Amino acid sequence: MVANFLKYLEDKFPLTDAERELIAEVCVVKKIRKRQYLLQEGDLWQKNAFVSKGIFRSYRVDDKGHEHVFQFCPENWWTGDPGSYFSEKPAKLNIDALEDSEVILIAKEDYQRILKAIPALADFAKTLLERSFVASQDRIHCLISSTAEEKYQEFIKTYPNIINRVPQHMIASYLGISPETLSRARNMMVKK
Amino acid sequence: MVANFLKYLEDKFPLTDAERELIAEVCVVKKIRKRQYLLQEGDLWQKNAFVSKGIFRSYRVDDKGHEHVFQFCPENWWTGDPGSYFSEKPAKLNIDALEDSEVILIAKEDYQRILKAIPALADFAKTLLERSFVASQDRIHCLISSTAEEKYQEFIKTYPNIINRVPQHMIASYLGISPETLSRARNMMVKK
DNA sequence: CGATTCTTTGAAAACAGTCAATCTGTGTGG
DNA sequence: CCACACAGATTGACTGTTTTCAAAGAATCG
Repeated sequence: MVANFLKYLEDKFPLTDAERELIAEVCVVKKIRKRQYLLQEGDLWQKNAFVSKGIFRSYRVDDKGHEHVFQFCPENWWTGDPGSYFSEKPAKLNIDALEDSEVILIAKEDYQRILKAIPALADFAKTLLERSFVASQDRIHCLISSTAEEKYQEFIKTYPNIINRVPQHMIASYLGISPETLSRARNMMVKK
Repeated sequence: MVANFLKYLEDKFPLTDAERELIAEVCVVKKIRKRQYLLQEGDLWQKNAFVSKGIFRSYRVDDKGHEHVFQFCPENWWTGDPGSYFSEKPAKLNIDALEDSEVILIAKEDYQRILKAIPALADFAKTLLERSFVASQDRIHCLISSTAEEKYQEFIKTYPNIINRVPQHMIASYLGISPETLSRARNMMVKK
């Protein structure tokens, strides 16, 4: 529902009726069933996707054919492939739904148009990019400095609301460890 | 030298004489000797730093007191602590010079001012942030999906010009592996 | 309820980390 | 200019962690 999206935005900055109207006009609501793809590797990603319901996961496939989870995107998150979006090259990411979900899609040209029309939205979009960048730096630090158990603890601290909605083996994949190692790390934690 | 910086910018987009002047006015050139800090953890980082000469390394210190290299910044790169810059909180990063170096510093307020005055510069700054974000995503993918040897190969492919300028144990730290493991991985590679 | 997916557990193997010693090259002070 | 100190790299032996493979339980879904 577009209403969810507008509510999310108005929680960040005020909108006039005209602006709300303008935004609503460019929004396309799309339902995505569990296991269905929102984006497949190789396709061009040229839109913005706001998750209004459900949860998505993005992942890459390496040379050996193994999947590696990049991100989990529940309600009120944005998903997509920034690499493809910014550089206009084929996506390296796959994105699929882990639950029956719903996204608000805004085509890139439409988005650029409304950013110009609504400066507060442009500011917000910039802040979002900045925050995402800083978050990715924190994740890198965690990946190069932590043991398997520490990585998991960091994960549950950062994303407490996600743990119970996604399979553990995907969390393991996100952390760069095997599902068995994660299972054992969890075991160690309860024993302490 | 500010001239290097202006040359770097003009390589990306054209500048009028007035704009060049405007930029030069806000630039502060600073020499940083080898081993000297540009930024220390806990300080507030509220400037933009362009490396005009030499090379820097930024690193974080974890709970156990171990250093973890975050980035190497040679000539024509930007360095700093984005987390501190954007959120205006104390820096988590330390930055020091690995060679006698020189940076161009622009205070945050000055920078914001010239971004408004020079739209092409603002566009460029935005693109820079986008690219940095995408690059950090690629690094995350490498960290969660590769073995020690693969990480090193990825590193030399991505930063061929840096390998011979920084000590190996810092590259190991950047990759999240021990210096001994890197040494052995290099050995394996020449044998193949 | 049956099928599938997910998690757990065990044992073995591969991998990476640690510690200590040696080797190398560089730079500094006498 | 040499000698020495020092930082960095390598090597070996050992330890510890993580992966892999296989199998068995548990949970979920149609």
